[in-house]
Amino acid sequence: MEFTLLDTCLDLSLNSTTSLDELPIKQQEVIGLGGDMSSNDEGASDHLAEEIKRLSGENKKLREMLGVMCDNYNTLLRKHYMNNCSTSGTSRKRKPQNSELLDAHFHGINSELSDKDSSCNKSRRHDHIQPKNNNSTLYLVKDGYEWRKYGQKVTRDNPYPRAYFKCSFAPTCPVKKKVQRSVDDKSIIVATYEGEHNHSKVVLEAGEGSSTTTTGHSHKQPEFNKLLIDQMASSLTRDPQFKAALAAALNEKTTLTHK
DNA sequence: CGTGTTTGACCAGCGC
DNA sequence: GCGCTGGTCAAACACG
Repeated sequence: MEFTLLDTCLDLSLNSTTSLDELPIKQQEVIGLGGDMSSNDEGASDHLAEEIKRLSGENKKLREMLGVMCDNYNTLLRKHYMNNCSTSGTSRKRKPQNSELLDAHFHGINSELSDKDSSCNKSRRHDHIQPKNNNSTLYLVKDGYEWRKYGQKVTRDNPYPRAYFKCSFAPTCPVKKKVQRSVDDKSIIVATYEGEHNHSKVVLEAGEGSSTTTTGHSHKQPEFNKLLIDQMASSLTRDPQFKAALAAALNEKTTLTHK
């Protein structure tokens, strides 16, 4: 997750730079900016030059502010990432020996799917999970429940071991989960749920959790990225100063482009 | 020392 | 009955 946050921020900073440079503005709008340029009104010309100078300065300020904002954001995210690394990286849990799933830490995934099939007493479904890292030794699967591994088996039709989990949040909860790598695409983890939870979900924060806590990579990336971008965008658009500065920057950009 | 994980052993179901 | 396979158990082990 932390990598994604950093990547997202870098992307945002890049995009914000490029958007200022590459926004398409029609030429007639630029011409219309300062009034009738065909006139020989010296006063108006001076006024325009002054206006351009002022907008140029504002644009420069805006770029600096944007840069500082992205830097601060990056710093904040790196701090958050380092904190998570320091807490999870000191784990002395046993490392995997001869199985790709031995070191897998599963919190379940696709929480929205966990509530499906709740009408039947013995439900069954398959979740396809894309692990974040391809070295395949570390997964984080979140579905809002706590799971306890009680067995592992290599099945005949799949060279990858199948792990068996029980819901450990409630002792009486009958739900079980089987997790195994897809035989077709080893980058896909297939989780099969059986039964229905008789308790509510366990809310886990990023980097937090039971003893199966890992180094992260927990959120579904596209949704999380979108949320992050939306939040940043909305916070920026709510700022009237930012709006004014952005308008000024656009004006300046169009002026410079068509000089 | 408590808790969770690993992994070999055991059990049940199924096909022959 | 026998062998194969998937699912579960539980002792040993690792870790905090």
